[in-house]
Amino acid sequence: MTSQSAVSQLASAMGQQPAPIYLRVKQAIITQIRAGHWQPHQRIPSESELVNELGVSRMTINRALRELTSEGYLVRMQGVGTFVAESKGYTAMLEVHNIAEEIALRGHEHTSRLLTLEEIQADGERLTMPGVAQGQPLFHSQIVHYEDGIPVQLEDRLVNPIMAPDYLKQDYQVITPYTYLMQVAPLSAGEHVVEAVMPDAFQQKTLMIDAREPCLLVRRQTWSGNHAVTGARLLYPGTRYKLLGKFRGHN
Amino acid sequence: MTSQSAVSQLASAMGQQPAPIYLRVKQAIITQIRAGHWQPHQRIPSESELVNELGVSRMTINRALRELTSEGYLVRMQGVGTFVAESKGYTAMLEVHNIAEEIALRGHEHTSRLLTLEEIQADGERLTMPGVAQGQPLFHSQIVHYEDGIPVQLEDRLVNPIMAPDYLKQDYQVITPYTYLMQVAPLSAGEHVVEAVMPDAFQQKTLMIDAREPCLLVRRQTWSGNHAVTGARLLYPGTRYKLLGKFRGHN
DNA sequence: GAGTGGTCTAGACCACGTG
DNA sequence: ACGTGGTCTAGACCACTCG
Repeated sequence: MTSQSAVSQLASAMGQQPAPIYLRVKQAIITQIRAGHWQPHQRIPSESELVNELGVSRMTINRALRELTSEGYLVRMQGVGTFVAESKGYTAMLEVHNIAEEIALRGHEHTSRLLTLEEIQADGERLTMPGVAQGQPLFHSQIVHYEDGIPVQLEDRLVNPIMAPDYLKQDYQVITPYTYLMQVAPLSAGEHVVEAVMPDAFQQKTLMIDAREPCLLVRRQTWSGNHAVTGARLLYPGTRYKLLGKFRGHN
Repeated sequence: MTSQSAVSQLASAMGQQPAPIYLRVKQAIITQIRAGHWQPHQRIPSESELVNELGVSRMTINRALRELTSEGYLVRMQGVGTFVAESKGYTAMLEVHNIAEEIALRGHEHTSRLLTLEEIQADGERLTMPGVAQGQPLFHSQIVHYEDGIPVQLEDRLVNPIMAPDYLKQDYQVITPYTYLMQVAPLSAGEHVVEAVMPDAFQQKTLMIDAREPCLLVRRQTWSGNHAVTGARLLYPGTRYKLLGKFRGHN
């Protein structure tokens, strides 16, 4: 049987003593997968088989398999069996942080200047938000964020008045819109899009850049429960701001 | 005692029957945290206290606490106790995919054109890679990727010959450098930077864009084990390509 | 009905941090 | 010495899938 030889390799792959058993089981299974002895979609031995082959209690085997499942190595189906997951390769991720936090983390000073804070009407085009009908009120703010006095972000934001009725009454020298909105309407989900654009005349002036400097534009829409809370257009000068990310492989 | 009242609230928060016990325990604890009854850095009842208060076996309590820890809600210290983690807010992530896969997922046709495939010498400046000394050989490739015949990415790549000695012998009409490199040197870690730049004359010509169109530049460095494998500069026309991402809150 | 994973228990031993 | 979390076991019952 293929599973017989595979399991005997499994047992030998569990050599080292100092680690907890469930971890050695996990490592042994990962070894089989990495070595190609167990292929994606292939069924691996059942819990009770592993109990017999490895001489370990079922709860311990179960923990190892459960953790490997949540880590994406395995797929389990009750009544059917445990299978090697499709190789995910890797997922390269970029984190997009709150600007004030990010500047603080770099040990720099964050300041901001409020350009606009007003109530407007949704026009169904650029000034709109999911769930807010045309002609309904919206809040609008424009803020420039500075890092050690240098402008690094122009934040243009629309807010759903139903979700944050006191948005216009806040002092945005003290609290950032992001922080305030997170308090009154905790984020449940969001989407964003990153693109490269050229700044218009107003943007050039506020960010103190010239007409030839490309910018990163992050458009972000966030939700609390089933309600759209806010949509933001965050514009960064290309020469002063970059998005960083690290990633790791899975298999 | 504060923990006494907190625990009695805990027990009442565990109402519903149909869910497994460890899940109800998890939900009850999350409820306490969200409601603010248990604050960040505050110690929560010990496993044995929870066993007594909730009338559940310790293994079940342990599983609930262990999972909440791996999900970022709690921090545990052996010999000390279990504490509510600092609120993470959320982490907004952008996924950066393999271009060929991404185009295929959209149901479009991916083609590519090889511009350059050569051996060069590391010069310690732009042509360099961690772990490869100046004057050592490097492989260099330039490929344009097309989506339904329209150029969407210019891939400029340096490869460590030690990690992929046969890189120059591959047919990049058949396999993408990304896919080939993942096969011979499975990725273990990577970093990337996204910025907005203006294209130079060569880039304008190959991507068929005009001089005023800003581009997204993704610079990516990947490692396999402790060895740098490849560094890539991926240039996307700003009008034809955007990075998308979704995110969800944690707490 | 036989085999699978999903869960739960009671009790045990250990390593660790604190007083 | 004590309480904490970390782990492990043997055995149990259940829900599910499949032939």
